[in-house]
Amino acid sequence: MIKITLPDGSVREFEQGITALDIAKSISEGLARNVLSAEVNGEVIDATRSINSDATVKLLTWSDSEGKKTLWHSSAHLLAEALEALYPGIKFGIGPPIENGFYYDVDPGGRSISSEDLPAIEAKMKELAKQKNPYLRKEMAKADAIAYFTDKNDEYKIELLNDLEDGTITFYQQGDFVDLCRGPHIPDTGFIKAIKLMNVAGAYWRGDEKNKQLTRIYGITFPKSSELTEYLELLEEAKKRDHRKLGKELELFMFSEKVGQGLPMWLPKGTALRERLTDYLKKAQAATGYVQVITPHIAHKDLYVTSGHYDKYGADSFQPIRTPNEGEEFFLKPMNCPHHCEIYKNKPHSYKDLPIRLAEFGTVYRYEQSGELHGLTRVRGFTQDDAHIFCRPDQVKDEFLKVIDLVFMIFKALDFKDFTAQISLRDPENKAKYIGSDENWEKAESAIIEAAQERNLSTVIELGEAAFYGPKLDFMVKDAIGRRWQLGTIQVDYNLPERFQLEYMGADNQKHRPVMIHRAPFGSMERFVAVLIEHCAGNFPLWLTPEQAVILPISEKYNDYAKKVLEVLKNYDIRAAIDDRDERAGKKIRDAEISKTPYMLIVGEKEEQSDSVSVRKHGEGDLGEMTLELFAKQVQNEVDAQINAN
RNA sequence: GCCGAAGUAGCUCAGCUGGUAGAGCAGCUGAUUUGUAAUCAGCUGGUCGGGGGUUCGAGUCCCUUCUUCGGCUCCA
Repeated sequence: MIKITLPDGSVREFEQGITALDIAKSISEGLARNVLSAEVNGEVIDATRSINSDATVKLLTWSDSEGKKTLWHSSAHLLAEALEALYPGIKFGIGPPIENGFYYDVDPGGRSISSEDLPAIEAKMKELAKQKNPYLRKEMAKADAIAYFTDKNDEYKIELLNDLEDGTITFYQQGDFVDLCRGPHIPDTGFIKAIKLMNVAGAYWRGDEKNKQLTRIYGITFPKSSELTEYLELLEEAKKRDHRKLGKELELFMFSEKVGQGLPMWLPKGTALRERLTDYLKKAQAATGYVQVITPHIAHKDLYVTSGHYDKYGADSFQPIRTPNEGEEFFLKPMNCPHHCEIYKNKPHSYKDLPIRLAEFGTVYRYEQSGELHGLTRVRGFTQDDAHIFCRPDQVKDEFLKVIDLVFMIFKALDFKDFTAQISLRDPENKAKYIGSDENWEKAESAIIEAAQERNLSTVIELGEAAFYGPKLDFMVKDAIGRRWQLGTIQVDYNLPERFQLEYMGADNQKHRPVMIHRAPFGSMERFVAVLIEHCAGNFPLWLTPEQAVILPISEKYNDYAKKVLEVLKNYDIRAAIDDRDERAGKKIRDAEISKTPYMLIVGEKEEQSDSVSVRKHGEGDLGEMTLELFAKQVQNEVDAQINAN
């Protein structure tokens, strides 16, 4: 008999060789039907593998992320089985579980697999799933494994095998399909109840663009068909919120082939929104010791030779602009920091001056690969809400605290309630690849961690993710439908102060090198607005929305009163417009609802007589009649509450 | 940049196997003077992304180029 410790701390005795599935059965049949895999002494294994000694066992189901992974990984095998049945001789790369589902990279030989083929493959998978074929684990010597795939002519699997250490290789078989695999897998294919193949795409073998491009088939599966329905609904919702679609519908921004790809143009409404964000941040920054600067859009090549960016990115940049007579080279600026370093150098600094915080809404241009461009989130010209803080090493923590506070304030005003920070530190195994002294790194890394702790920021620490020039903290927000986005960033930089020979005079009358901190709470205005649009589905917070109210006169007769209402609202700093088209109220209301205007003010005879408006709120409906003054005050209160949401 | 898909009116889309373009909305004009998600009628609007080719004839077939979309690779 062996002792099995369960997560609740209870210990039960079982026969040696028991499986996790048996343990589940001993608890309840229902549980047994839901067990996908098991964590035994910290290792995730098949629920059908025997356990031969005392162990701590956690049964993994759909509610565990490891359980999901098991189902999806097994689903990838099921996909492969279906493909092999439909496309004999097809070769397989890898087929892992991913964040939402799984994929399999395949080489269909001379054939091609397109999205039109997916329904047939899906049907085959469903057919195979119904057979409830068990996933059987087999062990094989490496040489035999290579022989097996040589026989099958699958060079990809052979390559994978060659990279494995000698010894025993594990295989899994379900139905007629055998795959090289570490596992674990679900007990049988019958656990896969709902299947959806999403799309096909090209993917390089082993992620290397020099390698052959394979066909990647994405899919997702669920243990309950209702979950698939929910998932597809979420995708629909995401589609509705797509900032590219809403940006067009709400007339926020546009692209033009003539202007160039990846170069957004902000329409009047989008500009109004963006400027409001900019003003908000400028005010907040002015209050926390930043000074604004403005630098040109191009700079001499020498600036980037000094900064080191020329060597690193010169070839991948927009090509230089040359002066006609001298032939000097100028680059469109890809970042603002080198300019700001020059501003810092404009005069000598005392330790007493520090920190110096130079802020600029700087528009930068980067040559992104054409296939990379995506709406406002990935563009070739964008404006960073940039600032560079030049400070002493002992001031890093305090500066981080201040930036974190600033970011908190912004997130609250924009209704981002769920956010975390990722702190990227250097790889302790490979300190040589980073610039800057050990002492400074340690100081900065602990300063960042302490600052995050002091502000109760939930953080994930990633070792080895730091840039070569310094550690950083990135903010990740979760939007209204649960997607994660990376927005603001705070980065320590030891490189540029060195390269630009930045200095300050210390209390010891010696020259010292300042630390530079790059920070951008929004990241870029473009990306931020894109995320904001998707977060609020185009229903912007009242303080930010381009038009807060629209006045809808019932008929032409009340246009004059509508104008009076507009004047009063203006005096209250409320952004409004009149819809004086020759249309019925129903039509005007419909259009205002579609344009997501927060308040509709219907004015007719009774309103005119009592200096009032009938208020309808977007998405909610009729709020009834109220005096104009009362409405204006309510709007003001709502705006104040949003901006000062603390 | 690479693989795959797509590009028809301002927007959303139809146009079977080639026979010289169509709807709804928007816009304009007129009628209507309207009370909480579409008043009616008429009209305008497209060198079918660009260029080349095949053909008696191309939105439709072929080549090329640009852009967009889904991925891959990349992201100072």
